[in-house]
This record gives sequence, C-alpha cells and structure tokens, in this order.
Amino acid sequence: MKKHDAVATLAALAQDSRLDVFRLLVEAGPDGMLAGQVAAALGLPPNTLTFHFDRLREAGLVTVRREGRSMIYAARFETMHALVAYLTDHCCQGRPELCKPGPGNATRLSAARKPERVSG
Amino acid sequence: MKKHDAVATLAALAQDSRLDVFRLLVEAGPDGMLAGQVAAALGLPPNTLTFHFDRLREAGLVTVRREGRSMIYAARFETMHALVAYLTDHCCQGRPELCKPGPGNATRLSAARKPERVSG
DNA sequence: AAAACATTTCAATAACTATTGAAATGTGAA
DNA sequence: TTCACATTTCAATAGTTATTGAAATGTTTT
Repeated sequence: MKKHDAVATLAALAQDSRLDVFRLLVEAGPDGMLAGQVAAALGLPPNTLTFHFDRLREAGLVTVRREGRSMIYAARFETMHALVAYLTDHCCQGRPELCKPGPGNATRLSAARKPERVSG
Repeated sequence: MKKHDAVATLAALAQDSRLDVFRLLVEAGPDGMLAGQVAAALGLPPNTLTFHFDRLREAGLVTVRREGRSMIYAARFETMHALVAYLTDHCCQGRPELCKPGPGNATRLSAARKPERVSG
C-alpha cells in the first residue's frame, strides 16, 4: 500500500457514519448486506448513505454488486489488513519488540499532556 | 476504545503530513525525535508542524516532553494498537477465519467497481 | 540583560467534506 | 406499459480543516 492510498483509506474511515457502516459490514462478513439493511440499521437517508458508500468504495474498503433492485455492499478485509500493515511496518528501527501490543509495555503516560503555557 | 476516539484517531492519521510525521515517529521508536528533526526530515515549516503535532497529540497518538529548548515527540503505540483492534473486532459474526489476513483469502475483486451507469 | 534559538500562538484565508431536498435511474411486479 | 421500489445523481449550503505570515513564548548562551 502506498501513502496516497493509506491517507485515502484513513480518511474514508475517519467519519462517524462511514465508520459505523464499515464496522457493520465487517461484522456482517464476506456476504455483505443490502444497502437498505444498512440504511435501516443506522438510520441514514438513502442519498447520504450512497455518498458514504462511494467514499468507502473509492478507498477500496467495500465492494458492491447488484441483486435485483438492491445493491449489496461488503467489506474488503484485504484493504483493512493492508492499512494495518502500513501503519505498523518498519517500527522501532527493526526492533519491533519495543512497540508490540500487550502488557509490560505501557506507554509512558507522564508526557501525554502538552506542557501548559504558564505566564500571561 | 470508543467510537468517538476511533474517529478522532483515524482523522488524525488521515492527512499527508500527519501520516508522515506519525510513521517517522513509529520508525524512531519510544525515544522519539526532536520537533526540529521532524521538521527537517519532512520539510515542514515549524508552525505547520505544531498544528499537526497538536492533532496527533489530541488523538493520543503522540506524547511530548521538553528537553532544553527543544520538544521531543514520540509515538504512542498503545493507541495505534487500540485502533487496529477497534477496526478488526467482532468481524464476521464470530467466525474471524473468514476475514483473517494471508493467502487463500483474496477478496472477490469482481465487484470492486461500481456498476456504471449505462444510458444517457 | 541582551541576543539567539526552538517552538508555539494567533488571525486570516483557501480548500475540502457532509448533509439535504428534489429529480432521475434501473429493476421488478401488476 | 404503468406503477412501485431501491438506490443514485445533482445542486446548494453549512461546517470543518490546512496553510501561512507575523508576533509571542520559553530556554540557553554570551
């Protein structure tokens, strides 16, 4: 995955309704869901939903196919995994044990906040 | 991780310069980098960089600490891993083998493109 | 204390994104 | 062929985000 694609994929997911849509489709699995089912599940108007489906599709995160009058959307897990790989690759200068998930590796939280401006 | 945080984290990463910054810090590892080093590596003006650091920090993706006149920024791997978990959790109605990465699981690409409008 | 340095703040502007109502398209049923 | 249904397109608008120059802050050196 190239940087441009990674940004597009992240942008596609960085929106309330779209994240809901995508996670619903991830939960649904490879068979996907009817557009109307998604609309009903999330309470989104059909034109708004089309707009968001388009963004997800352009980012390669979902596929569509027609079935009768309905459209069936499904998550593309491949893209999701590629994004994860893009984010986590090359970490820690070749010593990935420094940033692997799990216990015993809690990030130092003492520096989580920005040192506040003091004077005025 | 809650939905609101996931959207914030994704939005923080969904921008060219910020994705560059974050990946540079991921590569640098837990010790982080001087703000000036990041600016030099990416060719960003300092005020622009501050803007992006702020977004990354608000999303919990980086920490800052001061050292002399410099600020040292470091990636927060914990947040990155939480995001990945948020995206991939609950997939495929409890049958995660359907969406795990790896060969033998290529997504059906036949439906990757939207059926085009035909008439005019 | 003054100068130099690294970074942040502020205010203005340009560019992008989401939402909506109304109309159109493609498909299936009567 | 007419009607109903599911979804998409279009155009307008409101809201958000990135970038920039100029000024300010906090720290170290002289």
